Amino acid sequence: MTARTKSDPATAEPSRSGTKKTGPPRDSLVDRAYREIKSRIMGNLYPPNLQVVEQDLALQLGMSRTPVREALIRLEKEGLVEILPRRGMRVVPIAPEDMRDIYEVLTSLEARAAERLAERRPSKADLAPMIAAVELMESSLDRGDLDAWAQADEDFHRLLLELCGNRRLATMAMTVFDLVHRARMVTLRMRPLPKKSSRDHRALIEAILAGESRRAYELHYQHRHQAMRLLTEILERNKLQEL
Amino acid sequence: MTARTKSDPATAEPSRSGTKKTGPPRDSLVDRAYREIKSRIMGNLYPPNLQVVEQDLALQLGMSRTPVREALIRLEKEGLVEILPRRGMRVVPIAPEDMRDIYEVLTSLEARAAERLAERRPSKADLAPMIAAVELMESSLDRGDLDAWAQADEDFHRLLLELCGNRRLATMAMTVFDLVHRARMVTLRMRPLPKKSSRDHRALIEAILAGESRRAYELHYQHRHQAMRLLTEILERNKLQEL
DNA sequence: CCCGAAAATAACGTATACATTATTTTCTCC
DNA sequence: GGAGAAAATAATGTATACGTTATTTTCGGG
Repeated sequence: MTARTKSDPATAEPSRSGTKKTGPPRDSLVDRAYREIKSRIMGNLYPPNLQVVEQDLALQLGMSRTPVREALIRLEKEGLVEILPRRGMRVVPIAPEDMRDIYEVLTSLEARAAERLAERRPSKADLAPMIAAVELMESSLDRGDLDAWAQADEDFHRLLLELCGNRRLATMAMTVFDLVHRARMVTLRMRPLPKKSSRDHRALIEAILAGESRRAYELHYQHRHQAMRLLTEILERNKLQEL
Repeated sequence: MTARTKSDPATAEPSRSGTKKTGPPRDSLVDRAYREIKSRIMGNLYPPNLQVVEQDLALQLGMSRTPVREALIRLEKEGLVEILPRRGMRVVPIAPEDMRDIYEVLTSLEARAAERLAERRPSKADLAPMIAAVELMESSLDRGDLDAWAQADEDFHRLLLELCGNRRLATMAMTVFDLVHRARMVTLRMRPLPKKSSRDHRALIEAILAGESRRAYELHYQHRHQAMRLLTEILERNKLQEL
C-alpha cells in the first residue's frame, strides 16, 4: 500500500516545499481569496444566506474584483456559495432536505472508500493515524472537550478517504463533507454525547485490518446513515430550517 | 413521485422558457465559452493532452480572455481540463488507472441512485422514458447503429439519475460520467456487441418496479463494474495509455 | 396616501491595459 | 561548435475601465 502524494486539486495549495531553486511558488490572489472566503464560510463568519457583493469582498480581501470572481466560481462549483446574477454571492444555506441528499452522497462515497481500503489490506502501521484519531476522540470526550472530539472525528474520516487509494473519490467526498461542516458544528452541543462514534470506528478498523471489505462497507454505511438521521432529527426538532 | 424541476447547477443553462416578460435570459459569454469548449473536448475536437493558450481560445470563440478564463475554471473543477500555470489549459487525458477511479465513483453513485429510485416506488409510467431508452438501445443494436445505441444507453443512465430524487447525487454522477464519455466513444467499436446491457437494464427496471431496492443496487453496481472491467481491458489490450 | 413611470444608482459582465515572470532566442566567449 | 548569460518574447495574473441592465429612488397624478 502506498499513499499517493499528488495534491488534492480541490483544495490544493502550491507546495511550499523547502527552499527549492524554483523559488517559492507563492499562491495567487485567487488562491488566497478562495481559502479566505471558504474559511469564513466554514467558520460561520459568513453565515448562511449572507449576501456580499463582489466589490465588498474585494475590498475586504485587499484585491480587485478579478481574483475574487474567480475564487467565487470555484466555491460555487463546490456548492458553498451561489452567484446571483446582479447581487453578488450568497452563502448557500442547507435545509434538512439538502442535508439528507448531501449525506447520501457522502455515505455512498465514504462507505466505498472503507470497502476499498479493506481490499487493499493495509497493515496496522498504515492505519496508525486512524487509530490515533479514534483514541483522540475518546480522550477528548472523556475530557468533555467536544471541539477536540469533532476535530478528531473529522480527521478520522479524512484519513479514511486519503488512505482509500482513489484520490478522485476522496476529493469528491471531502467536498461534500465540507458542505455539512457548519451544520455539524452547530448541532454539536444539541446532541447526546457521541460515544457510539468511536466504537463504530474501532469496529471499522477491525474489519479493514481483517480484510473484510463487505463488512467495512456496511459498517461505515450504517455509521454515516445514522449520523444523517441524528443530524436531520436535531435540525427538524429545533426548527432549524436553514443552516 | 415528483421529478424536481430545479435546473442542474453544474450544467445549467438559463431557462430559455417561452416568451416571458423578463425577456430572454440569454446566456453569458462565459456560458457560451463553457459549453463550446466542453463540447469540443467531449467531441474529441480538442483531443487529450491538447494545450491551448487562453488568447487562442478567446480568438477562436470571438471574445476576450476574461470569459474564457472563467469557463476554464469551471471546466477544471469538473476535471475535464487542467490549467497550467503559464501555458494555458490542457485537455486532461485519462489513463486506465484513472478510468478505474472514475468508474468507482460513478458506480457507487449510480448504484445508490438505482436503490433510491426503487425506494421511491415509481409507477411504470414514471419509468416510461427509461423503458423507451432500453427499447431504443435494442432496436439500434439490431440495426447495427452503434452510435444510436450509445446515445440511448447514455439516456438511460441519465434518466436513472434524474429520476432518483437526489439532484446533488445526480449532478455529481453526471459530471464524472462526462469524463468517461470520450473513452466510451473511442472504444465503442473495439468491443463485442453490447447485447448484455439492455438485459441488465431490463432487470434493473423490474427490480425498481418491484421495489426491491437492495437488488436494484446490486444489479446496477455489477452492471457498471463490469463495464469498467471491459473498458479498462480494452484500453490496456490496445495499449491506449491515455484517452 | 398610494401607484406607476422616469430618473438615478449600483452591480455586473466583459474588454483592455499592464506589470510580472517563465520560456525561448540571441549573442558572446572559450 | 557549445555553454552560459543576457535580451527578447510570450503568456499569465491582476487591475482597471466601461457599457449594460437590474434595482432602487424620486416624483407626479389620482
